Amino acid sequence: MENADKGNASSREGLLLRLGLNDNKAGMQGLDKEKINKIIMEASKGSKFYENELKKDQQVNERIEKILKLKSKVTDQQLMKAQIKSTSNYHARRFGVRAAMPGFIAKKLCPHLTIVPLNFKKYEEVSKEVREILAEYDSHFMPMGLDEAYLNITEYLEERKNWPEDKRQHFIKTYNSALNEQQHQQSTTQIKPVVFGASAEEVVEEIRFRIEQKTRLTASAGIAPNTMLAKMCSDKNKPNGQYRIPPEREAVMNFIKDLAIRKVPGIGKVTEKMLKALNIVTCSELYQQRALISLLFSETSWRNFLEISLGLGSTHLERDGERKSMSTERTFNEISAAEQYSLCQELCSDLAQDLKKEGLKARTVTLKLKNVNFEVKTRATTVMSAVSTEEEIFAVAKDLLRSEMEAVAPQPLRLRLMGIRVSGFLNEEEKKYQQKSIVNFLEPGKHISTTGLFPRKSEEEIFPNASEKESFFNKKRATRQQTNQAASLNMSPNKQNLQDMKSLVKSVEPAENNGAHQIFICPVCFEEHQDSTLEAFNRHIDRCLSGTLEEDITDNSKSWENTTELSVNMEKEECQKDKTSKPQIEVQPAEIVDNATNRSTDIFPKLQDDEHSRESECSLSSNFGFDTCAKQDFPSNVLSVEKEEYFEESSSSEIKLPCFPDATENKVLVCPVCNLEQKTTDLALFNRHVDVCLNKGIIKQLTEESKSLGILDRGQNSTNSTVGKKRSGTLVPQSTSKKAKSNNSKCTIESFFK
DNA sequence: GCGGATCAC
DNA sequence: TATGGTGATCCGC
Repeated sequence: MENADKGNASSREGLLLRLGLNDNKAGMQGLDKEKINKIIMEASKGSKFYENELKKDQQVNERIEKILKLKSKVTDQQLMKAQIKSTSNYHARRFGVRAAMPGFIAKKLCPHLTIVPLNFKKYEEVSKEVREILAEYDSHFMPMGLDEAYLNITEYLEERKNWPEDKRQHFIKTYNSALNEQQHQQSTTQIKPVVFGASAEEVVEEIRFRIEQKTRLTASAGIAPNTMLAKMCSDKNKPNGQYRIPPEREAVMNFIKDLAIRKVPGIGKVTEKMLKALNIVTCSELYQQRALISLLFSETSWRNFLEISLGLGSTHLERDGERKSMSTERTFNEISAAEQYSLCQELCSDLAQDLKKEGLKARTVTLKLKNVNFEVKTRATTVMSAVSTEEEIFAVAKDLLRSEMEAVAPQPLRLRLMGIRVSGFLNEEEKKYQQKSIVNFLEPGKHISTTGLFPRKSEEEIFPNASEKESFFNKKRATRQQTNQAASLNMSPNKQNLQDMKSLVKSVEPAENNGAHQIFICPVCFEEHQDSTLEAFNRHIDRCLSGTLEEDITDNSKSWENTTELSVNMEKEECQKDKTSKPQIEVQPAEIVDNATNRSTDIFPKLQDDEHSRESECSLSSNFGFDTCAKQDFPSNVLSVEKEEYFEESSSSEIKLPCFPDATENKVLVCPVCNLEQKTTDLALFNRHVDVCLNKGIIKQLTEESKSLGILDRGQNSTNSTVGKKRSGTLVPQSTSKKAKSNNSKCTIESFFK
């Protein structure tokens, strides 16, 4: 009974923390918190949001339990060793040197670096003026979000020391409420001079003064020896004030001492709660418990905690780091599957525009879904050929979405949010020399070496090994060159038809779970078959495969006899990663390993050792090499084949090719197998065609078998391993998610052709 | 690389 | 009344 009450009380407390009501919030002191909490609890009880918050809170509680369990197992000896390590290492490196090198502290820890975060509202409205002012003090100032900026005015201060008074003089424009904005701007009569000194404090006063004069918005600021402290300082005298921590150890520690850890940037409600469970609320408590912390948290975490407790932070403003990701997401009321697809496309379109603005190409596409219960899920695919256009992104995203739909089928996906994120951007070098796009390669009449940047080269020059190790694609490329002219004369498709086809395919896809009106598209000739029976459609494919395509296209309305049901179960290839052959990311720095053991000798870590372990940390974070396994999430089997061969060739000949943006736009694709121009620009459809071309023989064989054996059982896997190997995985459009793949190992030809 | 989670703004 | 969007990072796998 009592326990249950306690449980309720603590879960309630946790939730209130989640909902953002805690003692830290400014302005809450005078209010009856208990009353407000009660109202909020009552109001949100039972809502999906509330339920989800409870769930999340429960997860945090479980994490805490784990940590406490760990804590209970920590021995005194371990703690002692950790204490020595976490103290001596840091003090040796950060402070112990002080005696030997008096200048160290001032130089390394507390230089005359002044960082000023400014907090104002409606920053975007006045960003230009503001920005202009800030640039005068630090041309490299760093904007953080829309309403904050960090400045390093150290250099400026030096310069300003020698300034004459008139250079430090500004004028107060007294605001006359009788005048409107324009009159006020023009008014020059009501001005008083003010002179600001040369100290950091006075300079910051001046900045705030000028900002207020120009925008009539107040700003708060902090002056401190590093970014973390400066940020916390600026919170001290909000909304219109400033606070300074002098660049001295004592001053810093004094400020830090009783500071609640929640005030520290980077410590959020979850971290706060976890540390609170360890009886750590203030920064000095954090320092006191540093030994325990080092045993319970990860290397990066405890080092971070330790630096916080010592008031250490970044002392330089990093130049605008390169963007790592770009995303867009939308919240909405529940929508249908078809609407989800079109929303997905819309998001891709928005994203493509943003990517274009920054000239970026990304290799990873992530779909984010939040269901009506507020549960968030992300699904990602990384492709070899970077994406940037709406079509390219959508091609990946829609497969991810489809996988998720199929995972819950026949239930619909009940969503309240969808988002698309792209990441893994190509750097300039990669963009410049990006692998030539498959689309360009497949265009009729285009030579692989076509480029404006390099002189034209012959096939031999570019692929010196081609003759001795002639690849399939090289051969095909060569024959295509020869037959191209003739073929294009007869086979050139009508552009309008192309567009029609494309839009038709799009409109069909969202409705695929709805069996009412099915449109089959032949993967060989791309002819659409509306409302035709599966049997009739199968017959059509049979004919296409046996080469009687042209007649069929001219008369696809005639009824066929001798129906043959073709039901191929395609097993996706399980692209098993050999985990043992991968570099061990779990490798711990030597320092930690030392710490975890109970070695009783040599408990004093050497500074040198520590530095070494730091180095090894850095090397651990480097990326792994190219995964040579043709992944099933590669959007097309054709692409993967091209990729492998192309890499081989390009690396052996050291020829690098530029990228061709927007390659999918208005291009005619030529199948490298049958050498015929295809009626589609949709890569997915085109790839299917190539698949079918490549597997004609096998499919034929299967068809024959099914004829002789009777109809293949839909639910059974084909035992013909040839079909499932290597390329079949990508035949199935939803083969994107690693997790989904094993569950979705079967696919009928019916769904495949839809 | 992927997916979940946390955090800041 | 109903509970946002964007970007970064970390951890465990």
